[in-house]
Amino acid sequence: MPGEGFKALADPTRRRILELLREGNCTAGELAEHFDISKPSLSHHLATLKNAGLVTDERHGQNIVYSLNTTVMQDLIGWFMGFTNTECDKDE
Amino acid sequence: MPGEGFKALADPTRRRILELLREGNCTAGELAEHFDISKPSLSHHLATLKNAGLVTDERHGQNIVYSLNTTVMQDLIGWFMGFTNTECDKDE
DNA sequence: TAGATAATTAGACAAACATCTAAATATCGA
DNA sequence: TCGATATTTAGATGTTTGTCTAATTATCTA
Repeated sequence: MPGEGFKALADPTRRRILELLREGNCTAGELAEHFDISKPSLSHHLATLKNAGLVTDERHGQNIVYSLNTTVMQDLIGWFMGFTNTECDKDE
Repeated sequence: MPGEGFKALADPTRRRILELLREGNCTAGELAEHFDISKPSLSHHLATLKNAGLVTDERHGQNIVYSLNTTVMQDLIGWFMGFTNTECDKDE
């Protein structure tokens, strides 16, 4: 089920967006200042992240504020954790 | 720098390969038995994983044995860990 | 209500991707 | 060395992806 999440993480721009959101919530415009791509392109990336459940959005007047959804992030981390203790069945 | 790794993780077949490899090393042929795609397609996925550093390969006679490279896996986990303790600067 | 600002949706396009079949390479066993 | 087996490489093809510009929607303010 976390397939959309992994796909969303495949793009460097989207990973950077998540890193920026980790510091605090941002409007679409504030996020746009950090990238050299057009606003529609950034909006498309945000829609991808939202579709994957990695971010949520909420309108505040003219702005739309984006926030990290750490719950879905935890799910992805959970997948990775299955790979951390594999020292019991290596045969080479 | 872990960009190739994230891209490699975006495909469900490749994630499944990693999960199989977590149980133990496998030859390309053994891995192929678990999928409905052609062997050349699987070989391509293995090459992608190898290029990302997520697996290593070693020829044993006619077979090529694939193994997880947990080091690179750890690097990816490291990126995720930066998102686990974000409870100090949320403003909503 | 009209104009300005913030952001998204629509539509187009080139590059990247996953897949296939056919051909090539490498190794083993008789 | 010859044939069989294991796997990859080459080349082609349809789909998905990231990007753009132009147009649209939503909100605020005067």
